[in-house]
Amino acid sequence: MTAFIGEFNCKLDEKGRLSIPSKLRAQFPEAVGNTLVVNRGFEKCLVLYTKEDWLDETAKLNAVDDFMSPDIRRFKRIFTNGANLVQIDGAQRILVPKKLLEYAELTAEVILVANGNKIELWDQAIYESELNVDAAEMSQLAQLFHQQRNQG
Amino acid sequence: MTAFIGEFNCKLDEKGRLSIPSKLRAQFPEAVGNTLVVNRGFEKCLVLYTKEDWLDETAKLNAVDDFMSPDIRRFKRIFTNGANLVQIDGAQRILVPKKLLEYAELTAEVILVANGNKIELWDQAIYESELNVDAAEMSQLAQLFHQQRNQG
DNA sequence: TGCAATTTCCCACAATTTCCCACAATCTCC
DNA sequence: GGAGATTGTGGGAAATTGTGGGAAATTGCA
Repeated sequence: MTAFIGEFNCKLDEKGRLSIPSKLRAQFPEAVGNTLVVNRGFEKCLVLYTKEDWLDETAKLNAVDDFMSPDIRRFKRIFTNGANLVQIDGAQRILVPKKLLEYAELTAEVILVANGNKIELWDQAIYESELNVDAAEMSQLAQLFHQQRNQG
Repeated sequence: MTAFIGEFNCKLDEKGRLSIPSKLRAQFPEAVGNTLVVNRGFEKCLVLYTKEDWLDETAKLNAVDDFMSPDIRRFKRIFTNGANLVQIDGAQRILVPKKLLEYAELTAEVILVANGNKIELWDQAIYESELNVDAAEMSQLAQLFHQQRNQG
């Protein structure tokens, strides 16, 4: 599994092309080649994976049997159906499908946030509000995290 | 885990380069190589880790599954959001990303404070006001610390 | 089949980053 | 205290990166 690190400001041009910062590009293992996968995130953002990591993710999902329940089938469908293959072009850019741009409300200023094997794409303004927490809320979140970690 | 000790005065040049004092550099284990991670601190400062220590920190976070809840995802994001890789150059300097410089209001005079596996970077003026405590306040803080440690 | 619109590929310029070198200041050892 | 070595600081130049736009190719529609 790849482990990406970094937060980057990027620009989306009018053609919907997003250039990958060289600092991030350098973190891709050679084997990745030029093919990535973009998908909708749970929040109003997009998620970028290497093709290999994406296949791992879907393999984990598919380990859960479809027979189990309609909800399982529905979740798997919804989670998977936004995924798109994208190619990195000669100028280190990817062309993000319009549908996904609209979903995450990406316009010009985009933030790439790498964490583990995922790279999230956020509209700058939305990202800032997501991260803007006051102390009270923060300690509540910490408590929640603490609980959920311990109950597994 | 690395254990750094010391407080150092450093200068930031106009290009955003911060030179690491040799006394501190000498404390890095050989294996660290030239790659470090900088991130925003909770207070108005930055935090520097070895890459290894940073990956340990995030591994703890990522032990909790993203599917669990939006709050979990948010909490993890808030923790890891500003992380960036930095390289130590031939003159023992790191280039701190502009975004982070602005966040911590670092200008010219910077204080490095090593503590455990973290090295905090503070603007000198801000650091001094942070440390400016009288005896009464200090003993009150100690009391608070004692209470909170014991209740977990 | 032809036209229009979109997509893909390619090139070029501007801005930033990285690398390198040199000098000044400090420290250490004799 | 002095000389040499090491460390800190600054800046210039080359290489790289990011950004934009144009032209060719492909697709879709009439």
